[in-house]
Amino acid sequence: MDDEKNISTESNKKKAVARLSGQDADQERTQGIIPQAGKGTASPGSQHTIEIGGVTGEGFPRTLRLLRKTQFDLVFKQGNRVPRKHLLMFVKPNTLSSPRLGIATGKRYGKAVERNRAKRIVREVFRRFIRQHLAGIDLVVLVRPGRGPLRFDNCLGEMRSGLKKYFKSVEKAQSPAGLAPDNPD
RNA sequence: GGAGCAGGUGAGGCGGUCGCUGUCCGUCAGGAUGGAGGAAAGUCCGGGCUCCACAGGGCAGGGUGCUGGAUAACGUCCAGCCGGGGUAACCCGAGGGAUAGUGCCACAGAAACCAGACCGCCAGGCAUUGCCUGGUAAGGGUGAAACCGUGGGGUAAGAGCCCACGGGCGGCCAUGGUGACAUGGUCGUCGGUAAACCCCACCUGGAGCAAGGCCGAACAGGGGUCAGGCCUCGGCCUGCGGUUUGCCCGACCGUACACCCCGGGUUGGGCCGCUUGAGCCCGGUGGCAACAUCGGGCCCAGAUAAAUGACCGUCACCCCGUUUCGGGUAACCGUUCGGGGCACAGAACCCGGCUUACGGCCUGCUCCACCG
RNA sequence: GGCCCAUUCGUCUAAUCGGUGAGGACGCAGGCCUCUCAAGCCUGAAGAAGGGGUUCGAGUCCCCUAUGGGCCA
Repeated sequence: MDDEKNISTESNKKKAVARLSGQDADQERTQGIIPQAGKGTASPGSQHTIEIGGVTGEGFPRTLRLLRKTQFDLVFKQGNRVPRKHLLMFVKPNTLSSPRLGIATGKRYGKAVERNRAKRIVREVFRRFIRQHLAGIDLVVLVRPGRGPLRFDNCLGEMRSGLKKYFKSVEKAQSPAGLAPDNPD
């Protein structure tokens, strides 16, 4: 719950974007789930001061990205698939205190300009609105081809709802004591 | 008003918040500064650079193809010649050789490249309205293309058989031009196709920065000598295999068992290659020009799941209208409001080109038509 | 990033050098047969990725573009 204080200070700027304020309820619910996924939440306040400023602010340094093909493959193979309309998300818990993002746009999605634009949109959504509420998960966002161009507000909504669905399914799988581990799909 | 050519600009400008990446400084808080294109694209050519191969010679293969120049080089560019298109400005052209040879020219047609006569025409014979022999490319018909075309002479009928004019191709000569070629004369000749094989001239080793080098980690193997025969013990001959990055000659190397010696390959790990270069800007000189040269100034992206962005405000521009007001008979013009749009497209070793994609705006030159 | 290859009816594929209705199989449509359907038999429709050039004539030769696929260490 210490996370919430940090976020409230950060999100003063965010309130300039009046359209998105209605989703606060969603944010609080996701925050409640996060400590289960990440183990390094025991002393988050002290960690923020120790770590680089990029982690606490809205930055997007290399520590928040997936940088190797092996890391991508692991998430594709072991992560939970969360399909949305324009996106296909793969989510997998990691042992770090911060989330990591990887973006994949296949050649079928479009030409280089369109692929770059889609990656930038996903990155900006993650950087400004998503990553503050997550802790130790690896997230791969695959932009699906043939669904039309990706827009900023679409992307934000789909990533929020997708993560909500993921955490709900994880909660359900943990509370009945491993009754249905293969269920969350 | 319409059209042709050449060039420029181009995430439209400004501001705010947050963010990415290279370099430099740093008291490790941070700060300063640089950060996509004319096509970065397609990968169609040409180079630089790197590795591999290479005694030498021959053949094959590939490419280019009017002339002269430019260039590091080119299939590019500039200036011209010739042919074709357009009223014109101008545009297009793989544009050497068909007399070195070979092949092909379907169907149709008698015949498709140099020989031949289907209907005709003419002569002769048989014979009685047809047949045979010979001559004939003027006429018919076919075709993309038929012994160059028109007229005259000539003839049994005809034919470059002869003459006049004209057309194409080739040789030789003269003049002009560096040359392609042009003009004139003379002689010969008269289908096309070389983006068919080919001939001629010139060029051409192969791969590509995922080239290649260094380091680290993990994994296990890799290399050298030695065949048989002869013999003066150093060489020769023979067999088999390999290399000579297409093939041949030639050259070189290897060859069972066994012995001896230590390095070797692999990989989306790191570093180097990696950004100062046939570089850009300004001015002078030479040249019709492409371009060259001299002087001064400048440093201008180097990522690696891959930076150069996201959102908001505002101002321009364009389009649409059940929008406001004003003017006007009207088309419409100005103004206000609302909505939408603002191209093609993203460096990956670097250059020179070509090709393709591209909304809008601007500049210059030129042609045609109309009016004054 | 670089280097290569291919594209023929709806689908899978043929045709030697350029030559005149581009062939076959499955599928589709119609008919015959059958009480009906299937099978079988007969008939038919439907095709050169796009643009330009060479040629009398291009699926074939040459150039450009588009699309699809493969390889590298």
